[in-house]
Order: sequence, then C-alpha cells, then structure tokens
Amino acid sequence: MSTSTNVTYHHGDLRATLLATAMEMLEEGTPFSLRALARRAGVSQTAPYRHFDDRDALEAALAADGFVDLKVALVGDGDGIPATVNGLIEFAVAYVHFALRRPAVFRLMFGNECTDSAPQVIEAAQELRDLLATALHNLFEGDDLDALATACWALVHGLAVLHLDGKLDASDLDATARRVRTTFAAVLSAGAIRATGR
Amino acid sequence: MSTSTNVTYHHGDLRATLLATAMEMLEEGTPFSLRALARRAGVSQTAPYRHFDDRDALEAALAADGFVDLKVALVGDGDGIPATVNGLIEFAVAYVHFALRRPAVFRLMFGNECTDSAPQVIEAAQELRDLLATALHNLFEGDDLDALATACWALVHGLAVLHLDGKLDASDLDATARRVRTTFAAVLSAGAIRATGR
DNA sequence: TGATGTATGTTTACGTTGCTTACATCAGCG
DNA sequence: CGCTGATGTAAGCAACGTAAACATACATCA
Repeated sequence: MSTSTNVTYHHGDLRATLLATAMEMLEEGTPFSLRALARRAGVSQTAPYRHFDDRDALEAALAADGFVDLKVALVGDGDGIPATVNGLIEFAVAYVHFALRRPAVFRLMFGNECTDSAPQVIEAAQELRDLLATALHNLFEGDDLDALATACWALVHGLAVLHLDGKLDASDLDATARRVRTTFAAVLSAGAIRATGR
Repeated sequence: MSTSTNVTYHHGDLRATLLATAMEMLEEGTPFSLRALARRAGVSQTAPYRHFDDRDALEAALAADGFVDLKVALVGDGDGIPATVNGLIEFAVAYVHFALRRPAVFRLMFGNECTDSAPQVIEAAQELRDLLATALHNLFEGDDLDALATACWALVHGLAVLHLDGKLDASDLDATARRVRTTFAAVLSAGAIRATGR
C-alpha cells in the first residue's frame, strides 16, 4: 500500500469489465461505440485496444458470451433437452423470447457475416444446431432427421428474425409466444399438412 | 444551346441515378456510405440530401426497390404463383438464392428494424406474406393455413438468413439449393414427421 | 423581355467514429 | 536502485453523417 487510493493505474480486470459494460449498453439499447464504452468504463478511449484487436474482436467476444447465455436460456444449467413435442415448442418460444429480450446481442450473434476470424462464434452456432439435432433424435424417428433439425432451426430462427425486424408484430410478448406455438404446431402436427394439388 | 457543354449544373434525374448507383455499390459489395455514393455519382457530398431526408430514407427506398426485385425473382412478370408442391419449393430456392446473390440489399430489406418512417417497407413485406398465403391456399386445405403461411415464410427466411450469415455453409449455390429442397421436403412431406415421444 | 420564386446542387463546417502512433506509468526481478 | 515488459494515456488521422449558408438553373408571369 504505497498509496492510500485503491484505484490503481492498472485496472485489474479491464477485459471483463469491458465485456460486462458493453453487454449492459447493448441491452439498454445505447448506441454502441468503443468510445462510449470506454467512457462508461472510466478508461481512456484506447484502453480497450489493449484487450481487443479491434471492434470486430470485441463483438466476437460479446457474441460468444451471447451464445452461452442463449444456451442457458434454452436448456438451463442442466441438460434441459426437451423430451416432448411440447417441450420442443417451448424451446422455440424461449429462443424467440431471447431474441426479443436481447435484440442487440442477438443481432451480434447472428447478424454478422461471421468470418473465420471468429471461429468461436461458428462453433457456438454449430453447438446450437447439434443441440436441436439431439433433441429431435430423442423425439422423432426417420431418415431425414438432420434435415428436420435444419428445418426446425431455420423455422425458429426465421420466426425470431422476422419478429425482431418488425416483419411480424412483436409488440406483445404473450401474443408472440402464442404465434410461435401455433406456427410450430401447424408444422409439427402431420395431420395439418395435406396436399390438395399434385 | 447557350453553352456547348451538355453537363448542366443541374443533374436532371439525380434521385434515380443515386438509387441505381447505390444499388450497384450494394451489389458489388462496396462499403456503402453517402459520401462514396455521391462521389461515384459525380456530385457533391450533400447533394443526396435534396432527395432523401437522411441515410435511413435512402435505405428505405433501396429496400422498397429490393422488395420489387424479390417479387419479380419469385413470381416473374406474370403471376407465377406456384401451383404444385415442387413449385412451392422452387419458390423457396429462389428466395434463398436472391438473398445470397444480393446480400446487402437483402439485409437492407430485412435487417433494419423497420420503423414507421418506412411504411412502404412494411407494406412490401406484408405483400410477400400474402403471396405465400395465396399460394398455400391454392395448394393445401386445413384450418391453420395462415399459421402454415407464417411457418413457410419463417422457414424459408430462416434458411436464407442462416446461409447469409454463415451459420449454414453457402459456398456452393447448388448445394444450397439442394439443402433448401431437402429441408422443405422434410417438413412438407407429412410422412416424414412421426412423433415417438408423447 | 425581364423580374422573381422554387427546386436543386455546392461549399464549408461541426461533431463523432474506428484506429494508429508516441509516450507515461506500473509491477516484478536483477 | 534500475531495467523490462505489460498496460494505461494523450494526441491525432481520415472518414462518416449531417446541417447551414450560398449559388445556379428553370418556370412563371408581368
């Protein structure tokens, strides 16, 4: 203790602080800039560059964190892989709700053309798809389960994105949940699909 | 002909030129800025502001144009509404291909939180969904056709977005088309979906 | 024909952004 | 103590979106 202040010149854990602060800003909708981030974290504008090569690297780290959070939102701490069709549907609801509750993070996770510079993000996305594939393997049988997994992912992701971008009304969370359930049910209940054309 | 130059001070049809030039830049992947646009159009940096309130307004106009193009890509000049299940699937393929061929425009069309300031875009999106609903009404019967239309839209849009964002490999156009067909088929063929859980 | 109003394009400037370069400050170790 | 590498700061660059004031062309009507 050479000085009485406990605020040292060196921050201690700036990297974690930056990530947390950035996440805060994303979630409250504050326009996200490195300078604003540094300002809020109480450090100089260039300090973040000691911990992240550039903006993309920061965003990749945030996206990776986002994927962790999404997974938790979906399966909880344990292995909450859905064991029933209804479980699968609630899975979808949770996915869409995550997108709507944390739109900026969700956009970071998916909206970026994800370059090779962020293999962590690609991996996280793959994990997500595997999770779905596993769930479907437990629930259904058939040859095309991989295709079905892709379909389910695309379906739920499409719903999330269309709501997020205002193409489907997302003003009411409950109504959105109902729409997700209805939509999924329309697809998953085989009886509802009967071709009349050839 | 008071002067020998045919380059007048006034441009003539700057608005259209700007839109066309902007579309060009979007399609060739040039990073899109108002200044670069003005430069390429051979006009001062602030000239675009005579025709568009701000960047958002320009983007909305581009997005609206994009929706027109998408519709043409889907149904052609006439009313190429699909009359068979295969037709519907090729509809989906065309949708995804449009997204992959013109990613920047596609992102403008959908990636924007589409505010009330661009009702044209909201309308165009609604038209797209109506188109799908019509097709499905011609092809299927059932109570939940609206839900099914939403599902189809979400499915194809999800596929488009996941490919566009690199979550699904889109390096090979043909392979992508096959994947879209397989995925759609897995959903649309009722037999492929059989629950084994309760 | 000439004056005048409006649409359209230019000049100049402001504030912000991502990022780089040069410098200051710390901790640990000889 | 002084050296070294890690980590912070200060200052500055070019590019961006945008605003305000000014300049030019054209349409209208006397």
